[in-house]
Amino acid sequence: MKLKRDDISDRVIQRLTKYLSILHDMKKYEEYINSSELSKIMNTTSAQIRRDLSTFGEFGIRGKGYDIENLISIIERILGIDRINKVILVGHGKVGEMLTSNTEVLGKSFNIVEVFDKSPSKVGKEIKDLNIKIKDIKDIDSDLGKINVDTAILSVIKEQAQIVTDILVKNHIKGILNFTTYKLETPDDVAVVDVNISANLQELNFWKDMLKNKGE
Amino acid sequence: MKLKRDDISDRVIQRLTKYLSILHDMKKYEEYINSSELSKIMNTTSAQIRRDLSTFGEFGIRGKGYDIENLISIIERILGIDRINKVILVGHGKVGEMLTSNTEVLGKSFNIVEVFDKSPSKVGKEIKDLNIKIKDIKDIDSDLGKINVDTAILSVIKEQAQIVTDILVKNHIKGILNFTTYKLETPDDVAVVDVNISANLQELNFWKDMLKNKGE
DNA sequence: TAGATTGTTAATCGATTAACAATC
DNA sequence: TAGATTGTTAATCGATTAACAATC
Repeated sequence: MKLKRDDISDRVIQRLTKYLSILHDMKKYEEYINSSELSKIMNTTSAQIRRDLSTFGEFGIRGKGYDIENLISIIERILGIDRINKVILVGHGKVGEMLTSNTEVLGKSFNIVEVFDKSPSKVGKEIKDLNIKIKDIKDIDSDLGKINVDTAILSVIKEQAQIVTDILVKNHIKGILNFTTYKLETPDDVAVVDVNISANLQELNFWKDMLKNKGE
Repeated sequence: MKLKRDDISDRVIQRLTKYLSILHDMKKYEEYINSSELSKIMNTTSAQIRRDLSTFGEFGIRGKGYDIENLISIIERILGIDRINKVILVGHGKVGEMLTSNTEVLGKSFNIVEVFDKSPSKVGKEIKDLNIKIKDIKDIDSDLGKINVDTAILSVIKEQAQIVTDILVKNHIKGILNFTTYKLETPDDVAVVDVNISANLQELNFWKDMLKNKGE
C-alpha cells in the first residue's frame, strides 16, 4: 500500500530530519539505539519515535532497538536524499552567495547545477567553487529543458518572487525552497517550503520574553 | 491575567509572524481586513484567525473586521518587535557574513551590535556596514557585561556549538537563534530556535517526491 | 434598525501517548 | 526460556473548526 499525502503530517517529516541528524552523531559511538534513548535526546516519548517510524515500515528489532546505520539508510531513502539531487539557484544576492560559497549548508545530497540572476553585472561571472557561470534569468526557459532538474532555491527580491515562480512552474520545477518573504502561489503538484530567518528571530524573541517574564 | 508558556502553542506564534507579513503587504491597499479575507490568503479558516488573535485580546471591530495598521502594532508588540532588539553574532563564517552584509534578512527590529569569532585572521577586522570590529570569542565573558544584550545568533561550526552556548548562557543570553545542526542543551529559561536549511531542503524533497508520485 | 463580522463555546478532528501483545 | 523492546491499539490530549450569541 502506497502512502498518500494525507497519511503523513508535516510534523513527522520535520522530526525525521532531526532523527537523521542525531543518528549521524550517534553512529560514531553505538551500533544500536532504542526508541527510549532517542526520545530522551529528542525531548519526546518513545511511543512517538516508534509511531513515527512505523508510518513507513518495520525497521526495529524487538528486544534490541534500531540498527543505527540501517535506520540512517532508511530515513535517507524516505527523504529522497540517498542520491544526489540537482537543484538550481535563482537569485545570487547575499543569500545566494552564501549558498554557493558554502556547499555544506545544503547538505551532501543537494548539488547546485545552475545559478541564475537578472543583474547584467552578475550574469556571466564564474562561481569558482561550483565551476559554473551565472546565467540570465531570461534563459531559464531555454535552459531547464536541457538539464533534468525539478527543484529550485528562490532567493530573489520579494517583488520578483511570484514572477520567477511562475517561470519555474512552467518549466516543470516541482519543489521550491523559498527564501523570500512572499507567500508564493503555486499549483497543487508543486511543493514549497519557506525559509524566513526574520520570522524565526521574531519567534525566538517572543519565547525569550515569555520565559524572562516568569521563569518557566 | 497574564499569559503563561502553556497557554500558547508554538504554532500560534509561527502564524502570527505570517499574519504580520501579510498585513504589511495589505496595508498599502486597504484599511481594514476581516478574518475571512485573511484566512483565504493563509489557507486556513476564519475561525483560526479569530481564535489565534483572541489569545492575546480583542482587537477587532464587529461587523467590520480588523484595522490593519492597528493589528500590525498589536502583533509587533506581542512579538516584542515594536522596539530595536540588540543581538550579538557568534561565528563569522559564510552564514555570519551573510547576516552582517545584509541587514534586511534579520528584519528592521534586530540590530547586530557585536560580532565574535575565534579565528585570529578575522578578529580585529572591521565590518563596514555595521561599523564594528570582530572580537575574539574569548572576550565574550568580559564584553557582555558592558552591553545589555540577551539574544545571540549562533553560526559557529557544529563542534563549537555547545561550548559557545555554555558561555552565552553563563553571560545571561536568554535567546539563541541556532544555525548549527547541533541540538543545544540549555536551561529552561533560555529559548532556542533552530534554523536548518539542509533540513528544510530535505523536507521539501520529501513532499516534492510525494506530490510527483501521485498528482495530489 | 438590519447587516456584518467578531469573540467564544461546543463539537470535531488529528496528533500524542500509555499500555500491552508480539517477538527478537 | 527470560528479558527487552518493538509495533500497534485504545485512551488521552490538544488544536482546529463550525456555529452562534454578542455587538459594531
